[in-house]
Amino acid sequence: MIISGNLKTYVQKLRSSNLRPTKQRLKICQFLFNREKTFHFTVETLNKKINKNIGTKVSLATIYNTVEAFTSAGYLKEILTSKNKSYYDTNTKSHHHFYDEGSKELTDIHYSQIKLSKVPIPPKGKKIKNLEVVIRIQK
Amino acid sequence: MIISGNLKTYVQKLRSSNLRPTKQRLKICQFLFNREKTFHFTVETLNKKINKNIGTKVSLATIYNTVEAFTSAGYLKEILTSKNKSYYDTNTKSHHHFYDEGSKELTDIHYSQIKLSKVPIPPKGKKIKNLEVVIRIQK
DNA sequence: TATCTAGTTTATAATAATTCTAAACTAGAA
DNA sequence: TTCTAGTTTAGAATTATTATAAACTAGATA
Ligand SMILES: [Mn+2]
Ligand SMILES: [Mn+2]
Ligand SMILES: [Zn+2]
Ligand SMILES: [Zn+2]
Repeated sequence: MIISGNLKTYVQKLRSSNLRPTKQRLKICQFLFNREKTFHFTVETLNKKINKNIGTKVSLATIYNTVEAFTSAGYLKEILTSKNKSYYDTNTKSHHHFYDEGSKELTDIHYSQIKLSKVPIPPKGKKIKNLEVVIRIQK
Repeated sequence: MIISGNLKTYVQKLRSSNLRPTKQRLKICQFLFNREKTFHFTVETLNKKINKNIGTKVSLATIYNTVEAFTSAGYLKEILTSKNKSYYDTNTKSHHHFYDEGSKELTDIHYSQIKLSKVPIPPKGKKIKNLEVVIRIQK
């Protein structure tokens, strides 16, 4: 398999996620991180695209495991949209989304584009884990 | 089965949801709407509570169907929390929520308790369907 | 470089929530 | 009372995801 000049950064991402660099994982890294722009995906679409082109075959289980490991290591972010399918984002900065209920696609909203000027205090003993907004849109 | 004095309102809710008033559906109505305060539930908890006490047995399929019909008729609201389970709310007014990731419970936040002073314009041809915020909290 | 082993991959099974099916039942119009 | 479209139900099917366990491999060590 041909791995771009970013090999080192992939190995570093994998090692810091407690994963050995294998050819399956490097292929996933290349697909996820060898790009100009961040993007959103589901495991289903990732699996199809990873295994469409030639080269190393990657099982669905490995895709699930790697995505999960990258998510807990902070290299991917999980976005809650519909109840039936997990969406992930290679943009790990805090930001908001439009979710189009027709096309089922996510679009980034820069963090500064939504201003919450009033937010309630959480119940005592609890703290806010995350305050990212998903705005549902439709035709 | 004993149905409270709200029978007429249940029949009206059912009829306007294009459902005939059956004893199963009236039992569900009574459990959902014969209360002082609104509340949040999942199909799993609803099924357990409906079928715990004596009286008409209601199948899981009927519970799913009735909850779905009430949701599209606007008598229940679906709240998106986790990706694995649907949550519903008998409070159908527009409002926000805390979602406790530990206890997996929802708490209402009155609509006026969150102020969005800046909201982006949706992509052309699309409109905002709903802008209710779920704030994830934890210990 | 050969050996060894903990970590990895994979096909497949299991699980969990939800939806579908089709046969038996029933509300309510006639 | 009869009739039929709508309803209920048990169980099967579906879908996303997680678990299992046997075959493989990275990479540390001899
Ligand atoms: Mn579902
Ligand atoms: Mn799931
Ligand atoms: Zn994003
Ligand atoms: Zn609520």
